[in-house]
Order: sequence, then structure tokens, then C-alpha cells
Amino acid sequence: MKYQAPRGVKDLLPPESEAFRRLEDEVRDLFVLSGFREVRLPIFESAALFFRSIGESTDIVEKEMYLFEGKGGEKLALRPEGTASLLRAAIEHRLAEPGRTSRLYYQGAMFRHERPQAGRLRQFHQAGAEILGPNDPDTDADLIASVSRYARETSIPGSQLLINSMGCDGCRPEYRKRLVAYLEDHKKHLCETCVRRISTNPLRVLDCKVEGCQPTLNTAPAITSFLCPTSREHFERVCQALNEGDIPYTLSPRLVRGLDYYTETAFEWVSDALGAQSTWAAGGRYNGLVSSLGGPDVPGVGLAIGIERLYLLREKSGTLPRSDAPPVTIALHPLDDDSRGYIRTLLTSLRAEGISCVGLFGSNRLKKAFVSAEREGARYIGLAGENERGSGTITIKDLGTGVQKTVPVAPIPQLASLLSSGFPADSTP
RNA sequence: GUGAGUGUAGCUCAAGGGCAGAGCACUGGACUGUGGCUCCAGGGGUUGGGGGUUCGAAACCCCUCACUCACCCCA
Repeated sequence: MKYQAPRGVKDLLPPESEAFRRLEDEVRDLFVLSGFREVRLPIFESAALFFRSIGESTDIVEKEMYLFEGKGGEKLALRPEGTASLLRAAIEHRLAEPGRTSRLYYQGAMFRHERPQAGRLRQFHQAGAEILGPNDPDTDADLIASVSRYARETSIPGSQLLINSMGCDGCRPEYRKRLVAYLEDHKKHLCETCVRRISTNPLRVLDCKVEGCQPTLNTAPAITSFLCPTSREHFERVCQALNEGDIPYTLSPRLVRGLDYYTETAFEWVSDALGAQSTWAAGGRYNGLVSSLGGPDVPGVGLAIGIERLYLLREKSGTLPRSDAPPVTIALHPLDDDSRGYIRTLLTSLRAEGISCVGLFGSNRLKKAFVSAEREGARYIGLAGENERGSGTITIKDLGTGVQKTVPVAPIPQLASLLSSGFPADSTP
């Protein structure tokens, strides 16, 4: 094979492509139902935007970004996530202003140069929703509730909500100090990467999955016992709101989001039906991010759903959305060469009436036309030869029921409505 | 970036040193204005690529590429 898709990217073919689109629509509907409006964002941005927002010492920035230079030498990057882009746009167009609330969502391809595996691609798709403005726990809880409810309604298999608090600029530094001290003391029981992270990104040590590290990490100081009164109250009220809303969750003191910008509430939805990449949606509050990107001091909270992972889950549970409407209403076949023009005219007229149709011009054999019509997924086949042409009619057969009828082609709207409303069952062949 | 597993027809897979095969799919015919069935025939392959061992390699060895899964990381 001369050309094939680059590593880690996938072609989506029918019918999977259609199911994927329906899933995206489903998520869009979910956001719209909660008052979010869409922002279409560019697929690349100034690289510095991501360095700044995601964090210099994260893996994404250190080794996973697709970087390239514009003609003028400007440093650009394919977006590895959506929040940074959305906030950039919100700040640039004055949608993030103190005292007002913006609910915005985005949806599209993201790019990270990682080794592909189950549920992990180099080009993948996320849909994310961000609320800029409010800083109250009820907003967090409401956002969380919308996704948890969606998970329940669509029967996402094995889904579980994990939540934690990351504290704020006031209390996290103190906690961080205590954690580093603890980790230093227990260095000899930790793996190599953990030891390295003590100095680069100590909070992420908590995320380590190495078996040998677990005993040490289990007894490490938990951030939740170091929260300042404000952060503690915020977190407690989020949990309380979830309790009241009957949203099940698991407190996960060692949950640390991969991106540096999170503050206060952090949450993610995992599923044991997914393989090693078990997170299918995640988010959190980011109160300092807007201002650190040059905007006003506006707090925010948001989340993103990994569409491919959602797809995997729905596939596993056999609940992928499927379009039941046939792709083509009628396939038209000329019975002789003289009828080809008659058929072409009819195709144009029917499409003008919104009826999906194809012409079967490939073979003169009627038998093949039937096979082709079925392959096209057509509901009806329409035949025209000398007789139909002479009388201005078309012979239409319902491929499902076998019911057949010869009807006038004019007026076209009447023919169109016959095709879209369906054949009477009592017609005789 | 590291490790393991797998690469044979469009798809699913046989052949484990001795003629590269099956099922499905595809094309044509039986069947020239009425389909799904059946029967007959046909097209398809540098066995991922390169090198080596051997009289002989799809098979054994080395290199390489790709895919899959895992580590890592994350949606």
C-alpha cells in the first residue's frame, strides 16, 4: 500500500461515521439543554497559549504538542485541548466579563502526539462546556449533574463519578509544602518517576499507579484536610448539592487533574468498561485561568467529554445511536436507453422537493437494478420504460413490502408526498 | 519514549520447511419489464517490506515498517 493514514489517526467510515455524528449531536443537545451556546474555535493557536494555560511541566506541553512555524516564524501548535482556546476567544471578544455569565461549548478534533492505544488517538474529539462568571458551588454541582444524568439516561456501562478539591491559591501552596515534606521523607519507598516529580510536580505523584508506591501514597496527607475555610465550604457545598440531587459520587482525595490550571472542584467520570484509559469525561474549576491569560479576574468551571471513549462505551453496551431512516428514498432505473433523460429529469424534480434519490444507470438488466437499489439502501425502486414515458408515469415498488404501483409523475409535489408519506398497503402489484 | 502480541485475497481465517487455500464479499452467466433463493463460471496475492539460513521459506533467524494492547500520560 502506497499511502496509509499516519499513526494514531483514524478514518471513520459508514456506518460508524454516522453513529459518531449522532453521538456528537447527542452531546451538543445535552449542552444546549443546559443553556450553552456554541463557539467554533480554530484548530491551531499560538503555542504560547497552551504553555501558559496547561502548564510548562505537564506531559502535554513537554512532549505531546504538534508544534509548527507559520510563514512569519510565529510558533503555532495544533490544539491539544479546548479550554485554553475557548478562554482565549472569550477574552478576545469580551465574553468573559466580571458580573456576567457566559455558557459556551465547543466540539471538535484535538491533537496529542502520544502512543496510540485503546481509547487513545493522536487526533481525537472532545466536546467541552465552560461556564465563565459564577463562582458558587451550585454551578459546579449543576454542571456535574448534567453529565451524570446523561450517563445514567444513556446507560453508560460501569460509569463512576470521582470528585476532589484542589484548593485555592491560598491553601494549595501550604498543602504542597506539607506533601513535598512527606514525600521527601518517604522517598525510598517511591518509584523513580515519583521521586523525580517531587520537585517538578508533586501533586501528580498522588496519581501514580505503581503498586509499590500505593502504601506510601495512601498515608500521604490529603489535600482535603488542608483546605482553607473558603475552599472547604465550597467543596462541602458541592458534595451536599450532589447528595440532594441524588448524584452518586466517590470522594477521591488523590484525584489530580492532569492540567495545572484547576482550582477548587475537580471531577472525572471513569468506567471499568473502557480499558486502561478509563476516563471518559473530566473537568473542574479554574478560577485563576482567565486572568492569567490576560483577561479580567473571572472564575470559571468546565468539563470535556472524550467522544471516542464515549463511543467505545456505547458500543460496548450496544446503545450506539443509529439512524433508522433509509439513506435514499427512491432509486430510479431506466428500462431502456431512451428513458435515461426521463429519469434524470425526475431525479432533479424529486430532489427539488426534498426527496433523496439516486439514478441506477449502471446496467440495463432489471435484476441488477433491484440489487443496486438495495445496496443504496433505498426504500423504493422506480422504473420507467417506454410505457411510463408515454403515459407520464412511473412504476414504483416498495422494496420492503413488495407493493407496486404505477403513478403519474405530475404534479411532482403529489408524487413527492406519496413517497415521503409511504405507500398504502392495499395497493396491488 | 519503553515493552509484549499480531501481520496470508476487500473481510474473517487455514496451511508450522515441499503446488498459497476456504468461507463471505466482488464480477459474469443460467435469468433481455420485476429483487432477496439456487446453481455454474470467473477475477483477484510480490504471504507488510528487506536481508539471511536452506535443494526448497508464508513458516526458521536478523533488521525494518504497520497494527493492537499495556507502561507512561490523559478525554
